[in-house]
Amino acid sequence: MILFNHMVEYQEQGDSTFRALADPTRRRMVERLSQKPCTVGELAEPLSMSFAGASKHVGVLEAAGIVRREKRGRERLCILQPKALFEMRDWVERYSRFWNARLDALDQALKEDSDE
Amino acid sequence: MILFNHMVEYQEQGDSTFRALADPTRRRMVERLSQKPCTVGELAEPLSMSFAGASKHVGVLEAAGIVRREKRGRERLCILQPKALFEMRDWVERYSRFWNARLDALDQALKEDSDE
DNA sequence: GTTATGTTCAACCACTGGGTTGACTAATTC
DNA sequence: GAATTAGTCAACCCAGTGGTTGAACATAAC
Repeated sequence: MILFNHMVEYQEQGDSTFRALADPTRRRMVERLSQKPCTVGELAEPLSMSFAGASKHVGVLEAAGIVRREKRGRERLCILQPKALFEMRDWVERYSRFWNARLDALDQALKEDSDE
Repeated sequence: MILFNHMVEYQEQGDSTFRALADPTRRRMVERLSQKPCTVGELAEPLSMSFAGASKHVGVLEAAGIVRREKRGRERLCILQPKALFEMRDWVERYSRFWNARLDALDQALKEDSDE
């Protein structure tokens, strides 16, 4: 079943993205980074968090392909990389669209079912 | 700063949704449910998981508003509720769109910066 | 070269969360 | 009514993770 294989593949691919964005701290970082690229320190400060902690979070975002780290002197500039996010949006879009069609059909089916 | 408040609110609201979909098992359930509504047992079986385990997962999806549980005789029918997913898609869409515009401007700025 | 700054690494702690099992409830079947 | 089936609840176990601190490293500043 081609369709199913494709779904699974898609899911595996997006796994790190979903997990990365599951943490509210990391989502806040993403929001911050959507304004402009920041150094690790700049990301840590408003969260009142240690450099090491922030660095770990950035590592997770980086592994998910959401953020790219660029050496800049002795500091690291974190830059958003929207590709992974687009993929995630597509995943969600795919299913929500699918459901919409299904749900209409389902409501219909349930009604007919309860009529018998 | 109205915009920021709005973002945060949006994030808090979507928190349960993001966390719910962070788990691959629950994403597989969502995929399954996108085909047709299933009982808890039907969800548990293909994952070779206990009823209790599956029930917990459904509980998480239900708390996030992704799934609705409907009593049907002695079994519970789980039905997809796409609203939360749409909201999540919108969240991602908002940021990825925002970034796209930003990234263009940034590339430009960085180039000009390195020219100086 | 020495000192200060930005970041990472390693070890560690506390907590969450996915999973199980076993007891319990509710509906179904005989 | 007794036995079976679907599901939930509570307690528990283990792995993963968010966070810390302290040491190490690289770059910048003096």
